[in-house]
Amino acid sequence: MPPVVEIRNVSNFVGQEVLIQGWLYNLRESGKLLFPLIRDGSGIIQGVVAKGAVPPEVFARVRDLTQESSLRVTGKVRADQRAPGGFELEVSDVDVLQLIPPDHPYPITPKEHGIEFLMDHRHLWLRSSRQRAILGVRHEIIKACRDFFDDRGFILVDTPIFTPAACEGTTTLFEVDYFEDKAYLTQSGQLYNEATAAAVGKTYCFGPTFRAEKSKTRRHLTEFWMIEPEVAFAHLDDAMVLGEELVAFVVRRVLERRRGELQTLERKVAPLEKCTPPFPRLSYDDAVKMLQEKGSEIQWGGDFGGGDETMLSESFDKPVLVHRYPAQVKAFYMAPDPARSEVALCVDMLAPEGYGEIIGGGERLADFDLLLRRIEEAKLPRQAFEWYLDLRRYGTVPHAGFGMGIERVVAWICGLEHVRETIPFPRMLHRLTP
RNA sequence: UCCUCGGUAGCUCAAUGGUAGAGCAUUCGGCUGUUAACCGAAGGGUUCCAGGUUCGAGUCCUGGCCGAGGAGCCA
Repeated sequence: MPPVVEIRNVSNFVGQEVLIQGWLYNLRESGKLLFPLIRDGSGIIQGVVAKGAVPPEVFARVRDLTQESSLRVTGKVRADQRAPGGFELEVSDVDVLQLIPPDHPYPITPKEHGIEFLMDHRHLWLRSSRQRAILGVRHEIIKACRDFFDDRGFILVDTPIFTPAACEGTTTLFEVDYFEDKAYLTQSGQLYNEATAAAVGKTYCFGPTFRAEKSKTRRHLTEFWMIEPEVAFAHLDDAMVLGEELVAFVVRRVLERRRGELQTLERKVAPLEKCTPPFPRLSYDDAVKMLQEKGSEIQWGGDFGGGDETMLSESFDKPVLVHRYPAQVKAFYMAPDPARSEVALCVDMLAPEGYGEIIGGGERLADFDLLLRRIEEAKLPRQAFEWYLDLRRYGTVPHAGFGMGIERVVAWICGLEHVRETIPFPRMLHRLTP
């Protein structure tokens, strides 16, 4: 029995008989020659079967294979310039686990398809090279984030998915029945992070986040993943440095370990290679001036529209940190700038190449009286925030943190048009299945 | 919620108001180095739904359903 080998490792088995387990990706034939392309999730290898070189029944089994039929292939690995990838498998035997019948063929052909069809078949679409590459980069980004924080002494503390009330009172939440009560799906772990930061000093949470906004754009999902660090005794500048070091680390890691995937995605790496600290800093005031010079309608005090964000992020070849937005457009928990109370000590990081916001955060309001006033101004139910006020009653300290949307980072690093391809099973305004 | 565009073969699309078509997929045949292989042939249709105009509607009109792109909204 030859050794079972993953396709990614075949180069170590040149000249040896191996067993590949996978699916038929495509079959090309030329007379008495068959070229089955086999994929196993780790890669794709071309098999070669010549009539006369194998028993007739083996030749027939390969000839009759249909796309995505599951199989085990035995053969000798050979280096060959003519093979895609440089290696091919001289097939000696095939064990077909399931032959997909031709009258119900695999729906996704190697030709082009529309987005609706592909999304309806997302569970199968994931098998394509392109989707496989995106999943690989997504995995690497998440692993890099975890390594980054773990290596710096952060402790991962999970925050709840069910929450009793609006965290911020601003966004639309998904409401669910919770026995005799109502609960809401989390839109951020941040308030809980502030509690755990006071327990462990440096913390982060990583989990799904839910937004019920009826946003229908290339950068919105109703369910997405966010990684949120929070650091006790940190100020705005510390959060900005942490954010730029995180993003630079993640980009470098993907460039080091996922070149092949980026190549599959035809992602130009030059713009990514420029993402080294320091990233440019831009105050909200200067951002507004810059946008007005470029023809935007924005006035001081307003939030950036999608077009403004794109315009800003296209103006720099690195991610840019936009800080000190007007307090009125930001959440109640943002600390005001002591030098200018009309602006908040907050920061957004905009990815370059028009990708826009990937990070949002800043310094939190640490003063009890001020926080209470902001809660009342925002007309939030004080009762629900008593525990949060406790954090300012018992040993309050300055602290800061941010949230980074994983899918937007994946979209940017992979160079994708839309975030729907960055998550295995996207949840959007018009998409709940599969 | 609003604006724009779209819905025709399994898929991607075409079709001046006048016989519903191509490529891919499927089936059959050919080819000993194919690279989304190629060449030849065949089968395959409730033109999203309901009305209406017309001698005649895939095409025009009205309403609806579904989707895409964008806007608004959105740490």
